[in-house]
Amino acid sequence: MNGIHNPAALPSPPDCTTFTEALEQVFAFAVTVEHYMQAGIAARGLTRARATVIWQLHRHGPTTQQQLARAIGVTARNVTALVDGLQDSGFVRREPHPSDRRAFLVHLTDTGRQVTKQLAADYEAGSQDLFSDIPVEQMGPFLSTMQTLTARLATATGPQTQS
Amino acid sequence: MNGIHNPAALPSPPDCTTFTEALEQVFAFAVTVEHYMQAGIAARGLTRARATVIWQLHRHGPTTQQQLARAIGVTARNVTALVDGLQDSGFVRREPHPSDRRAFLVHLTDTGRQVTKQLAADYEAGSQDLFSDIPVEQMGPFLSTMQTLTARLATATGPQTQS
DNA sequence: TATTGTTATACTCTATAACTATA
DNA sequence: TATAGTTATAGAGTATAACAATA
Repeated sequence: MNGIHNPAALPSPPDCTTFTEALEQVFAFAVTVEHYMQAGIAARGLTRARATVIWQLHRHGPTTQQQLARAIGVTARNVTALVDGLQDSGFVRREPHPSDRRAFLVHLTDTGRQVTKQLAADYEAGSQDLFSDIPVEQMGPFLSTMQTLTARLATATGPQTQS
Repeated sequence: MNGIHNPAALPSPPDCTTFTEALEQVFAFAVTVEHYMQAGIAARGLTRARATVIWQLHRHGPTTQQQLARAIGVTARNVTALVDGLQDSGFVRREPHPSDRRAFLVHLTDTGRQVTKQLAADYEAGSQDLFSDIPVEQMGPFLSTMQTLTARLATATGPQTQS
């Protein structure tokens, strides 16, 4: 088993009234979503940190390790380790930077690209199962509120590294 | 810095239409919420895993390590380590089980109880800031939809350990 | 024989600090 | 002098497996 973050270990959702109860429900939701993300990632032979790297490469193309570190929000040292791991698994390769001989460009391999596509397909299928029978009149306001809360929480937590 | 789980490293939220985009927004929300949880926990000198242990003890009272392991969803070996850490920090203590000489009961110390209360107070204050100016007509449906999604995701991910 | 908790070992993710090669 | 990436070291969380003491 991987991950202590057990929704059942969080307060259970009564018939919500107070702000605190609402926040507890939000926490339980977040933990459950994380489990879901994690399960998909693990099913494709990735860890969360490595999946973040691969996803970043998928979105932005070949990237130096420094750029990866800044985008992902970890130290350069950790990027070395993550790229090492992904290289051993055959998902990425380092190539010399064309103009800066100190740096590498990290590329997705064909295998890496495949895994990215599979993950995306997994989640697309999952999103169908999740949302397809929820009425649009319900989804719109839900997503809108969620975005508001996302923005507020991000502000409250403090600025995150930008991609 | 602690945590690669950077919302900015996830796809940005356009004006939602597709299910996939909705799921991406849900992911971004979950990651942001996790950051928020984590920040509060770290501010009180705890890690996430240890906070889960403390919260469990707070809710259910003195507990054997086996019970903790099952409730939290980690192996007994890890509970040993977590309780060791919490004991070193003075948040919990082991006491002999009254009727089973193999087992310990893990208790919150006064310090542990204090930290639990502080965390709860932190999040209660946070929930005010988050929700207080969101109209009830909006909150009700939001929480309701969120609960539906939580249940579905939990089912899709597979059963979790029960507390 | 089964359960509780431990020691032993290993892997991943995280961090700082010091170092090399290059800019 | 500053930057890109590495090695060195350390701590936390996770896992399996083997073992002691007790049920």
